[in-house]
Amino acid sequence: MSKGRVTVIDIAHAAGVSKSTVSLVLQGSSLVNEATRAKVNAVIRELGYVYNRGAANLRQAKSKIVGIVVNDLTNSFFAELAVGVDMVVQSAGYVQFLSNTGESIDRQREVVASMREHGISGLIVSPARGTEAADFKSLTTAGIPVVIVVRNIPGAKVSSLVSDNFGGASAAVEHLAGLGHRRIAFMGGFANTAVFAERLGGYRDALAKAGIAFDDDLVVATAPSRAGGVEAVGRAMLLAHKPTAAVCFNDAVAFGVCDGLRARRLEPGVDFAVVGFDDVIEAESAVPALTTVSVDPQGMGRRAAQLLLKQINSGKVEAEAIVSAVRLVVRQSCGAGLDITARRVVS
Amino acid sequence: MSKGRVTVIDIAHAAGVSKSTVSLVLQGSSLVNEATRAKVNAVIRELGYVYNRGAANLRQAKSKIVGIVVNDLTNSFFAELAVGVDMVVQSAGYVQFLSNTGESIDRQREVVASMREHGISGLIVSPARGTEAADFKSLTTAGIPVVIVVRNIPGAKVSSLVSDNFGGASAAVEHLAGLGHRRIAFMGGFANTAVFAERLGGYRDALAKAGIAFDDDLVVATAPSRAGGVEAVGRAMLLAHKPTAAVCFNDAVAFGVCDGLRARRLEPGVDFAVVGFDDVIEAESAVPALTTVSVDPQGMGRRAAQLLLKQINSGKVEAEAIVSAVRLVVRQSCGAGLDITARRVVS
DNA sequence: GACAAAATTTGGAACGTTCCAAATAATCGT
DNA sequence: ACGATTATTTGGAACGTTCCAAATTTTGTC
Repeated sequence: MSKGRVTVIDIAHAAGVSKSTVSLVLQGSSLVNEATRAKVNAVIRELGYVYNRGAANLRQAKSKIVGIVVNDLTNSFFAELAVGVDMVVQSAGYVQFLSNTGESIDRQREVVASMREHGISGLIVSPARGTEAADFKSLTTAGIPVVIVVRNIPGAKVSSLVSDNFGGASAAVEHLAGLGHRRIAFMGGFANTAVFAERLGGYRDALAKAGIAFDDDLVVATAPSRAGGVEAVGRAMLLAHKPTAAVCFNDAVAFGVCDGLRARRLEPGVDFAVVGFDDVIEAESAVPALTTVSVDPQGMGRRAAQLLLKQINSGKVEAEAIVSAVRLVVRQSCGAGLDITARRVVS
Repeated sequence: MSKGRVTVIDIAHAAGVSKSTVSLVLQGSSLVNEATRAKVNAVIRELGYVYNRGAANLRQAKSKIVGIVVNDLTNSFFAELAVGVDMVVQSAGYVQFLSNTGESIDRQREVVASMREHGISGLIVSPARGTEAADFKSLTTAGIPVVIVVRNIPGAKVSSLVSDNFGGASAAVEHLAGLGHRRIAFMGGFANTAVFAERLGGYRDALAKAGIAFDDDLVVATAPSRAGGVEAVGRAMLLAHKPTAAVCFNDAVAFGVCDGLRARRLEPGVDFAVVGFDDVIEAESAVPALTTVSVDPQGMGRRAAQLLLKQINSGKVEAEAIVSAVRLVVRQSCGAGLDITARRVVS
């Protein structure tokens, strides 16, 4: 009794009731008398009992654990996504297994398998590059709901939640064109990804609508990172007919572009307009504040978690593809309204 | 057989052996004959068996789960820390429960309790502000090792892994003094935290060693964020006797300081020297590249995980306080070696 | 071919919970 | 006070694994 952990039987014994009654109390059943409930709870506190969820969900196969795997936790976009998921998952009484794949498919396979062994009752995943639809087949056939976020996977029969990449890029271009720009570049991102294709699509569409001819030289694909942004602006400035503005694959690239511009003695927001994509936290406080397409990663995480929990609770795994609206947040890096509000943020 | 999940008994039956043998195969025991092992493994693959860890660690109380709770996953310092932990934990066959407290003590208590119910066999925690030593008492008395990282907690009888805050700040000041600076400010951070006290201590010590008088006006405490940095530089520039350099509480503050300087038409690294603390990923690629005290958060995460695993495996919970060495990485924001290497990074 | 030793396999009995069906206690109307 | 309800409580029997001790098979030796 003093050795080993204290179990439901120990407290049943100490409280003078049966283990069944204790179990009832534990799950807050209304069947149990108020007096005995109080008694049992008192003993529970006194003996320092800790509930053993492992044992519990051995019996009843619903586990209160969800898995979340992201491709790059180092990127604050995904970190915030994870925080959003954590919020709703936590307040629903669940707990999250989180793993980082670092874009490695093998790692992803491993962690998903491991999570499955641990009995997760749902999975949210921002898949590594090259993930195939088949990779989640075994989960879904086992009736475990899966929600894919951020990056869509072509033929997968699972729910997905992606942001409106087409619309966002389109809005960015439209805004720049409205400011009078005609040479608008598209910078950063790996060309063989779905997200890239969608954003580029929006870019081309808006260009066409604004009556601007598409110029292949103006799309310069690089790594979707700060370093990639520096590289992109370097390449673009080698052109005979240089751009005067850029919509960037994401905010990291946009920051890199700003760095690259400064290194060339060009001031972003004044000599060159740049707009990002994502609206990470630093976008607001950077100098100049970044005009960007806000996708609210934390909100996306929350929505993904809600979607997953809904599916877990309803028991039905019918796939649902939802695209999350985005909005253009204009700040200073695009050069709009320079005279009026430019200095407000730095005060 | 076709309904419900496939268990060890199913495959025992299908392979014509006993469940005990299957169990032996599962844990890679050397007691089992090579032929039967192959046979069993074949059946396992064929029937699509998935191991039930919940059931397993009901029997044997070692769980292959570690918990990690951080105070702010949105801060890339902690995100990288988590990634470091994940790496070693994952390759040791463990899986991590990760939760974010957002500096809320209540939340922290909840998640720690929840993790405990799930049977974690160890915990790594970067405690929320205001955490007390008693908060982990119940874990340690249950024989569950706890490693506190980043922020130390005064009287806690658990292992800790913090970086050499004193030494780092000291090295930063020493370097700036060596460059000829006499008015060196200490910017950012909440004054009532242990980390702040340690770094400020190093700052004062190095100042004294360099024969520079300490000036209370030059330490300006703000939020440890980018916005806080902007604020700090604003306040410092109001002084009659302005500083010419600053060591910042962390890199976020340092970036904010750079922003604030630019807003005042001062070029960081040229007109004013700034050095950060942490060496987050962006420090290297920013313009100007940030001179900073490198604490290698990912490496810290790895070390913390190793320490924890060591304690889990050895079974002994004797506390061990280790302080992780740091080193000053000089880049451009401090103005050192401007002529020689300044342009290399932006190429 | 018999015996010992080594190698391999195997039935239970746990582990800590939740269910179910059934038992018991309390309440009520008459 | 007596059935009839209704409110509470309660023993097993699972859940899927691992361990133990013991049983069985194989191998080796003379």
